[in-house]
Amino acid sequence: MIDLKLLRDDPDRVRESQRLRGADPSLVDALLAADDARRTAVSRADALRAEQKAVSKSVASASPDERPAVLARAKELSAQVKDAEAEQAAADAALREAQLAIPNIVEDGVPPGGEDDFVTLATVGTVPTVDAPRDHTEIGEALRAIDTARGAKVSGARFYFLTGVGAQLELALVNLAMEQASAAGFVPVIAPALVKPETMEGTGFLGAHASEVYRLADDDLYLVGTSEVALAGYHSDEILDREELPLRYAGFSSCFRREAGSYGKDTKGIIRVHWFDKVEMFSYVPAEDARDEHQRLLAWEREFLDKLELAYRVIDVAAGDLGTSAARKYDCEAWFPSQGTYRELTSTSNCTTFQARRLNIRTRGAAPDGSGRKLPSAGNEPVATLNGTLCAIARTIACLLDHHQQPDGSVYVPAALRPWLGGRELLTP
RNA sequence: GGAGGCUUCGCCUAGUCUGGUCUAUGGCGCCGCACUGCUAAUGCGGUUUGGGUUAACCGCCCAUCCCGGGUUCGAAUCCCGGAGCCUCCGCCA
Repeated sequence: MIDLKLLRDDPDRVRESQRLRGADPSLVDALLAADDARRTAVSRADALRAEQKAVSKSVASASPDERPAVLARAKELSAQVKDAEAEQAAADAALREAQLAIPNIVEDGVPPGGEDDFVTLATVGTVPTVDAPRDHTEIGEALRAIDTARGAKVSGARFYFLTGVGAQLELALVNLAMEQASAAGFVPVIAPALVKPETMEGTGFLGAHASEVYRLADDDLYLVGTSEVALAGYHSDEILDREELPLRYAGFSSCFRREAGSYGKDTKGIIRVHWFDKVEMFSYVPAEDARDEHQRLLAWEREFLDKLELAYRVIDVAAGDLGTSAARKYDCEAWFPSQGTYRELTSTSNCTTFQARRLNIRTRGAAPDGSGRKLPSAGNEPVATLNGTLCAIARTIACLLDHHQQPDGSVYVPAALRPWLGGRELLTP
């Protein structure tokens, strides 16, 4: 949810952000109205409660003569308080709904427009030239690394088995990613893939993208589409000491996506699947440090792609193509020779304080005089959260096979992966 | 899955039977000040969280005793529902 103080100070900024996203600017006015209504309801209820409290207290000390009158007044107030509290609850709910309807405020500098209006920030490496390239499905079958036919037999479309060297590749990538993350100071985490509704909602995945998410109705749990969900929920309802920030986690988990509305896209192979494993970076930082952290996450993503010796480009995703929680998003897209194009491999989003507000993750403000007194000016403030893919395994394997295919049908193994693949420089059928 | 116990403002804890003086006790930790010629001791003060009032502060007001309902003029306390934790039994990688 967005900052209500900022909304009051500068509603035009929020309206402009809505326009950039192609969202409805009038939702901003609805939110302002809901906030006003809630304030009114709260102050009315507060005043009534104060009066009722005083009268109730006087019941016990009232003389027998006065008592009936006092009691009558107390009962009257009690009924009024009940009404006022019902109104307040309704106003609270309305405000929350209005808040959830508005996505994060777009960062300054984000390109306007939609999916095709990204700006390319960098192009790295040399695009390999391959005559008559085969796609990763073909190569994966030849290597007996990927079995989509049996994936479909057992689980349905968009499922796969990784076998033999395919399975080894997954473990190699996980190891390489975790090794890099640890070296950079991330805490390695194995995160749950099932989460409660409030965790899912807090990360912003139950809004516009609710249809993308698997839900277990019998248990009221959701399957995560990314371990970002669990890593964001990890510190929910906590107050973090400022000295312990930044907190950085590298989460490994399975990810599940319904891929509703992507019929016909990437139907072959393991580029777009219902289930894959992923190593995700997640940072909690002070709000003012979010932009810098975003650049750091991007740098770590690039470092990983460099280790895989892939040609890729970095794009600045346009406002209309941002997720609900993101203020800005950079994607790294690697070259797929068989498709003759760049395809997204990793993605990093700056969610500023948007997720933290929903999940109630704050940092303690220190009193300027160090007295430990509570000072509003030094009050607790939401942190910023950021996430970035380090390695989405299935898609990365697809890219490696495609990108590093050789004329003789073998696949080149980047040096960084060899320690986990028995030192092999080439994968051969 | 069955039975029982527990959940209080960082941690521990008093209070719950017998509803109002709970505006929640004490200890630990932490912060500040004072003092002592040494980061120890002692003393004093402060220390849940959210919201409101204020230019800001001080102060004051409302809510908050796991969560949600209910009874009552009044609930940490009584009733109902739920969650989490613990113990025992059963089952199980």
